[in-house]
Amino acid sequence: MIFKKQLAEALEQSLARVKEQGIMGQANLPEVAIEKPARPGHGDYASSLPLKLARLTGLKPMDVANAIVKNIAPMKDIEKISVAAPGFINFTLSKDWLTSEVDVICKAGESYGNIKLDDRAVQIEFVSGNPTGPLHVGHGRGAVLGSTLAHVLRAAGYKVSTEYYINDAGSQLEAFHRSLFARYQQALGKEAEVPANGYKGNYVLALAKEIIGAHGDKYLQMPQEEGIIEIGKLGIQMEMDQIKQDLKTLGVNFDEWFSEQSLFRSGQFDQTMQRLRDGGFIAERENATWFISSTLGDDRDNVLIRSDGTPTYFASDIAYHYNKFVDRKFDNVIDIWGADHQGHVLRMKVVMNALGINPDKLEIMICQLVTLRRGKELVKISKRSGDIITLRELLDEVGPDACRFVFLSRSADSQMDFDLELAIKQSADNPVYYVQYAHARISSILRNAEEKGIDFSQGDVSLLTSEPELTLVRSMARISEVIETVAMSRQPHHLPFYAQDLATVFHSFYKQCRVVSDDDSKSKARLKLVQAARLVLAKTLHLMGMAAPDKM
RNA sequence: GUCCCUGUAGCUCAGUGGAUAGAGCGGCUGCCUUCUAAGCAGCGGGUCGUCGGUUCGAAUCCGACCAGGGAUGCCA
Repeated sequence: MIFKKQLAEALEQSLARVKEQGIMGQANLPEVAIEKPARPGHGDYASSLPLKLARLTGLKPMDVANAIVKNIAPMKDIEKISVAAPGFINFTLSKDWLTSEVDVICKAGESYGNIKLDDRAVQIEFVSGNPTGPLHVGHGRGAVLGSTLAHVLRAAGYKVSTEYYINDAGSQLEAFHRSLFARYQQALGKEAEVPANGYKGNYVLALAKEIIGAHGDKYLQMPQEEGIIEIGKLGIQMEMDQIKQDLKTLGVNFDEWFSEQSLFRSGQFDQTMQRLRDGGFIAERENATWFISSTLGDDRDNVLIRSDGTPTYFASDIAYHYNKFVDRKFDNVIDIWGADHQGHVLRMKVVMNALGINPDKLEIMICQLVTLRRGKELVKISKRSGDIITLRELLDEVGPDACRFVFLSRSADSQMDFDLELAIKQSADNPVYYVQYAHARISSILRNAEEKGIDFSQGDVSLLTSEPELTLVRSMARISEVIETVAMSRQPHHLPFYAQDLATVFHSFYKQCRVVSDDDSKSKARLKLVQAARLVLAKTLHLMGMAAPDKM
């Protein structure tokens, strides 16, 4: 159920009748927007159409509003249509519709609120952290954002595929191999140094020790170059396993793990480069191969093949996106990147054009960086410098649910200050528990009813007439609009705000209304109501990738 | 220098053309004989970065400026 469209149509029809009566000139119809009033007294929906029309016609807004309302056809589920100064039309949902929605929710279960916004195939690629080290908190933010968006887009009807791009090719790998080998030598008491451009973090040493524990000095027994490659492969594998484990702990699953190397093995990389060459977008100069993006709106050209013959990250990303759109035929691709990848956005858009792919189909969400603090102390998150706070540590300290909720509560394009000290200290008062507690409370009520052997399947929802009861239904009914908003704007942060609102409304209801009481028929009606609330709460939590606990 | 993001309550943040600008945390008052007090009810708290413009109406749109962060690699 989405009333907005119906209400907009009703307003348009009414307006047409008003015009026929000659009350108003031939003013062109502004877009009829249906809004949610801020205050409960103003009903469930509102339109400022009269205010907009007043400007075009020169009539008084209140006169326009009254004329429109007088000509509006009665609607079954709308109880009241009223005019309010300075020129709003307010709609109030009927109590019958609200209460009957309780039965609808109970019947629909967790599919309640799903909509058919779009059924296209969309891929969401996120995290895609290099397998040269553990994921850090910034990856965690992207992971939570991406997985939540995937849940919501599915609920909105899209065919969603989630993907992790494994950068298992390229120059960073080489640097990691050599760093690991050097640490391995050191741990075995040999003189060795981590390369200048290498990974100096302690985790590399820890990894080397772990390898020694399992394989001893095996990699020193082979020719050095072979040893570097072999231990490198193993190290990457172990890091990748750790990454998958961390993501699993965070509640993040991927449909596909896509290997960068596979682009080279399959010949797709060469094909894509050839296509750019055929299009005349390539130049050879200074011993390197360039993509001539400056002629396509970028402010400079970009290197595809370095003078040493190795491809750049940009080049394989082009092939990767060619694969997404042309081979796998996704209608839409959403990439979620950290703000440090911002310089990559424009050239990817430009290259889509060069490949004959509509750049609008590639949506790039940049999520701003996470600054970590412990109290006043800033924590650096650079992978190569050494000291990092990993996603794993964050999960150990804060827990996956609180972690997800905090990440989700900020819009992607605002930087966030994550104070570990505060997150841990406040964990008991965290809004995440407030929401989950509402779910646990309902579960407790339902257990109570079960112990008393109450069968409320025939409960009469029309008995739900008090304000706390109806307010709860109103909030539940809003979930489809929340799903629509998140799906269209691609901004999952609306979800935790909705979850909190729903929980607040429930807790308030709980305080005011005894569910299981001496009044049999009222008990049954209210049991239906709280069961519906539990379903919507659980759905909201699950969309956010969080647990809906029965006990706390 | 150029480009992107941000600036709203003591703190962390929602709200991006409409009605009296909201939430959480922190502070202060009350509330557990009844299904979970991880809760409820209330109080206090604001030059919406600054200045100008557009509009019947601006935190929201436009311009300039100030402040913080990021990008500007033959790194990814």
